[in-house]
Amino acid sequence: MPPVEPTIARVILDTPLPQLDRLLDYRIPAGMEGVVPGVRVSVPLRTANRMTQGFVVELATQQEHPGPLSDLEAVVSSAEVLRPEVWRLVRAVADRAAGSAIDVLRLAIPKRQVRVEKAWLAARAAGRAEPPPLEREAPVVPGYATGEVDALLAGGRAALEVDPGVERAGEVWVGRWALALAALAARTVTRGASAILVAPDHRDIRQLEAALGELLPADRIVRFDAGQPDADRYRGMLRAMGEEPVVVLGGRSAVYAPASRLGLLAVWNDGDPLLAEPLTPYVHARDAALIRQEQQGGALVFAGHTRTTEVERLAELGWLSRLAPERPRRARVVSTANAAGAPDDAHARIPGIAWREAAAAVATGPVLVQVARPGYSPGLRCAECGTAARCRRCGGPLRQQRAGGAPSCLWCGVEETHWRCTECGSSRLTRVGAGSTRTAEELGRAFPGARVVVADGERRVLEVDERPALVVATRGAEPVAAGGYRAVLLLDGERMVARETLRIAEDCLRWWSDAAALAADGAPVMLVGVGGRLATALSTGNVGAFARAELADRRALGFPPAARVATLEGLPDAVAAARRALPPEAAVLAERVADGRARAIIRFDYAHGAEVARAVRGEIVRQAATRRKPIPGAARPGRAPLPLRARFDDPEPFDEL
DNA sequence: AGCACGCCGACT
DNA sequence: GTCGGCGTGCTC
Repeated sequence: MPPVEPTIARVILDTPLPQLDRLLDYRIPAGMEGVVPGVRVSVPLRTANRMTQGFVVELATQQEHPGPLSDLEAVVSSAEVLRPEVWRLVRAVADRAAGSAIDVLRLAIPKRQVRVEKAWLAARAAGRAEPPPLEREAPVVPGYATGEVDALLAGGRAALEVDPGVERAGEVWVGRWALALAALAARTVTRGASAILVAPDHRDIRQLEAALGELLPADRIVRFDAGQPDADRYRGMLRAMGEEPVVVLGGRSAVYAPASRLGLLAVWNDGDPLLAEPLTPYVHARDAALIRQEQQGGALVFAGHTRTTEVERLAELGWLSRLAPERPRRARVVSTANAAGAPDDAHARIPGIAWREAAAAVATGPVLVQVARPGYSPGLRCAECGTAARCRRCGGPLRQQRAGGAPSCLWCGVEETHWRCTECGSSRLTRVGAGSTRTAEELGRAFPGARVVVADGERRVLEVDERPALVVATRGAEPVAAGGYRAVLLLDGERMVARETLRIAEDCLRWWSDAAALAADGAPVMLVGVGGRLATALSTGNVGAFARAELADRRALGFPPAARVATLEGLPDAVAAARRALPPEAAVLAERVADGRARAIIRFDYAHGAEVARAVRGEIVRQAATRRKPIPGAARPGRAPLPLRARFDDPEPFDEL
């Protein structure tokens, strides 16, 4: 019997409509060539003159749709850009968060770049698309027992602890963590499988790239990252699709990179908020990685100087094992007495012992001073009555960007030259706290002749050399110092801890530990003004104990990640309808209505996640299909929001209540 | 989103 | 009797 030619193509359409988030059957017209899974096609929708693009997901010999089918219009390009493993991942990620697969697919497949694609197709036709065979020894992963490493790479899952400290990788200095992850990835590739390394920001990616450059030829390293120009990003995706194994390196969207033989999927620093996807359906890179590893196999690694409560939860469940260096290094944390009272000049803010350590260290090399906020004075108050100064236009807090400068609004940026207190009418302002600029100025006065470097969101500094300097940096913006910092001073701990968010303790420990990891081996790390379990966690370096205690607290309160949460937002009766559709295991924690939109926070157990997502999704589709008239009389801004939107695992659902 | 289908009021 | 109002529902 001759094989039956598939005559049906099942297509996912590129449209924002939740109702169309499923495969539609199309006939493959006789004579149309190149209809294979993964290619971009254009198809008619409803009326023959309306065209939509989509991707062929699968071929079939029999239609599923009971009615008559339309013909495919055209194959847009012969590049099979939607790989089966990516489709499976995208579908599951969307389902988990009650979202559309196409929204996730946009992260996986960047905007088409015709020239890049043509060049790649030509190279492939000429047999030049693949790198030459790799002839390298599998590198060892420095610091770890090779037996444990190989057990992991054989398909294990691990919460990976890493040593603090920096080392040289070619021309650049990188964290030891980057060497460890790069070696894991290179070991995977030399054994014939691809690796994906996901890191929160370009500074981390740069370190990984430098570390990988020492272990693999450039044609085995592929950047795939939303921060790249569109053409480079598209080229990266095409390169990752090859047969030869490569390391794919990028930010949160790199978890969606094509890789048919995936040997390692590693996520660095999963507590960093940059790994939380800001686009619908808002799925965190950590969750996407968990889904992908479960579907595709290979090793899964979550690595960090600290451990998130999410990873701790998975470790306690036994889903992740714990892997640490054989002889772990620890930062040398010097305990300091609490900071003195009025934080008005550098001397008063820094306890004596920390001052002496820093003074001694700055004679020999760079010293890191971590502060909480950029600018000069991060807070301004009325000098008479103490009321916080706020912007007259938008109510945002005022702060002073530079010494002697006019106050400006943190939110809208408007300068406020004629401020008057709303409470007492005074026009005198007083400064509260010190930002990076003011701290740098004060330290410059205290250490005359010392070189002062400021690194914050505006003044980006990636690295500093070995010469003596005071490097004042806001958290997360710390440059890597050649040879490591001779001392690290964590100055604004008290201010950081004072913020009231669910994850503040975890976040603080991560900010401090990441900075402490930039110290030279044996150099003192001083945490000013903070004691208690956070200080203990930093000085013992026991990341597991802290995460365990933190998770226990969340369990007691029923907060994430002990349970899952989702926020439902939309027209009040749409939200109410969604609430009614929920399974009984989902509890409504809070609900609020403000100017015509309602918002509800629901909580449910992990075991019921799929069921809750299915119920919410059903309601979203129903509402999108039926409900479309805007509220009568209400202003109609250009784009009306969907009547019902859901956000699962919102990182900070309780902040805005 | 668009666009057709469909079931009630004033028109040549 | 019909033209067309836009509420309702579908798109392979």
